[in-house]
Amino acid sequence: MRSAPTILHLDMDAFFASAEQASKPSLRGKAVIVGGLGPRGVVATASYEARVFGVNSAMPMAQARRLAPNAAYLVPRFGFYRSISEQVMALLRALSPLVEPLSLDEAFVDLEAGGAAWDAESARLAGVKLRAEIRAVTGLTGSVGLAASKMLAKIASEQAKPDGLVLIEPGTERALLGPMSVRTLPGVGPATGDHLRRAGIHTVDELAEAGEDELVRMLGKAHGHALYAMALARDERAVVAERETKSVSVEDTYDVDIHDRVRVGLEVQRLADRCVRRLRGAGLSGRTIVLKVRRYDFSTLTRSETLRGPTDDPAVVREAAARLLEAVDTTGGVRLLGVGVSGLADYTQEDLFAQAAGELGAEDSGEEGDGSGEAAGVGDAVEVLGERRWPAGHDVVHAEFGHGWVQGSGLGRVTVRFETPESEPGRVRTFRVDDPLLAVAEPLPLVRGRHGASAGGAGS
DNA sequence: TCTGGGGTCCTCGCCCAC
DNA sequence: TCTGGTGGGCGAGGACCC
Repeated sequence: MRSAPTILHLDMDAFFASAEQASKPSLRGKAVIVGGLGPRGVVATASYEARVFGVNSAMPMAQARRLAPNAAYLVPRFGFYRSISEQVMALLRALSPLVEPLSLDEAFVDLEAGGAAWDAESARLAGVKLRAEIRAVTGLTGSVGLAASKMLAKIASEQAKPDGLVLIEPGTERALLGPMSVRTLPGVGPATGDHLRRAGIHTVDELAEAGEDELVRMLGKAHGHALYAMALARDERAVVAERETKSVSVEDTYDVDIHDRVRVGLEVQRLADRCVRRLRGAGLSGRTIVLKVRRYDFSTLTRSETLRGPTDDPAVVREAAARLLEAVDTTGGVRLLGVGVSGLADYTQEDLFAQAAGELGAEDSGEEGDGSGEAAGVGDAVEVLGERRWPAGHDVVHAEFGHGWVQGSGLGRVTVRFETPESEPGRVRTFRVDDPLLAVAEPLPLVRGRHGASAGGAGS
C-alpha cells in the first residue's frame, strides 16, 4: 500500500435529490424523494430533509409515502443527472488521468498519478479546492475522502458526509477501523453480515482476530482472503480508469403480475429488442443470451444460452430469448422480466455483413419509444405513442408563463410550477394535458453561465 | 414493508477433453 | 481399454454495489 493518503473518493451528497432541489427553488429545504412512483417503485435518493423521517435509498416507495406523506415525489431524470455528472468528472480528470467512476455520483481519483498531490498536506489542499470547484460549477455539494487506499478513502468520504472532507492519516487506519461494524467493509452486505454475526463477529477487530483460515472456511476462498486483508486495512486495488463492459441487460418490473403466457412472450420480445438497441448503441455484440424471470413470489430464475458466435442481430436475440422462455414455468404470474447479453465482443455484425445495416435501420425506426430512456437525451423521454405524458418533476415551457416543471398530473390535467434555478419559488397553474401552449423543455443549467447541464441536445 | 434497474464477481455442479 | 485427475466452458444462482 502507498504511504501517502493520495487516493481520493468523491461522493456527491444525496445527488439526485440535490440536483432536483437546485433545479426547483420551491423544493429547497424540503423533503424530496426521487424514485419509481409506480406501486412497486423504490426510493433512489432521499434529500437530507426526507431522511429525518426515516426515508432511505432502496426503501419501497409505499413505505416512504407513509413516513413522509408531504414530501415531493419525483421521477428520476437520468439525462439531467448525467450532464451534471459529466461536469464533475471533467473536474476530476483535471486532477489526474486516473479517474475511476463508480456511478453517476461517485468516483476514485489517484492524485499521485496526476501529480496533484504527494503527501497529506497537498492531498488535503487538492480536496478542498475540488469541493469548491464542484460547488462553483454545479451548485451542488460533494463529500471527499482521502486515504492511502480505495477502501479507506471510501470510508473517509462516508464519514465526511454531508458536505465535508475527511483525511485518514497513514498509521491510524487499524485503530480507526477496528471498532467499526463489519458492514462498513465493502463486500459485506446483509447476507455476509448475518453469517458473521451468527459466528459472533460484529466488528472489524473481531474479523481480524478470527483469522484468515477461519474466514476462508466460512465465506469461501475469494471472499475470505479479501475480507481478511480489508480487516487489516490492507487494500492494494489500483484506481482503474477504463473498465470494459461485460454485459448489457434491460429489465422491467410490472405494476401488476402478468399471467397471460402470450403477453409474457410479447414482453420478452420487446425487451430483447431494447437490449439489442443498447448493445448496438455501444458498438458491441455478444454470445450469451440471458433471460431473467422474477415470479409472483419474488423467486428469481435465469436461463441462458451461448451461441456459436457473437451477435447483435435483434432477430437472433429474440429467438434465443423465446427458446429460453419455453423452458420456464410462469403459472402463478411474473412480476419482472429481463433480457441480457454477455460474453461481449468489440465489433458489430455490420462490420461483417454491411448489408444488414439497412434492414435493421428500418426496423429500428418503426420501433415504438417506451419511455425507458435510451432514445432520450437530456430531457428524457416523455412522449409515448404520440400521446404526451407529464412525469412529475420534468421541465416544461408554456408560451405565456415561461419555464416550469410538472408538479403532478392526472384526470386530464397537468399542474405546473413556474420557476427556474435562478428564480424565486414560483406560482402553480393547472392546464389540460393537451394544452397546445405547453411543451416539454430541456433542463436549465443550475449555475448561470454554465451550459453543461443542458449540453448534449434533445436526442432527436 | 414488501422489495427498481443496471451491473460485477464468485461458487458450484455438470460435461467434456486430455 | 479403463480409470483418475484436472482444467475449461457452460449454466444457474447468490451476494453485493450504486
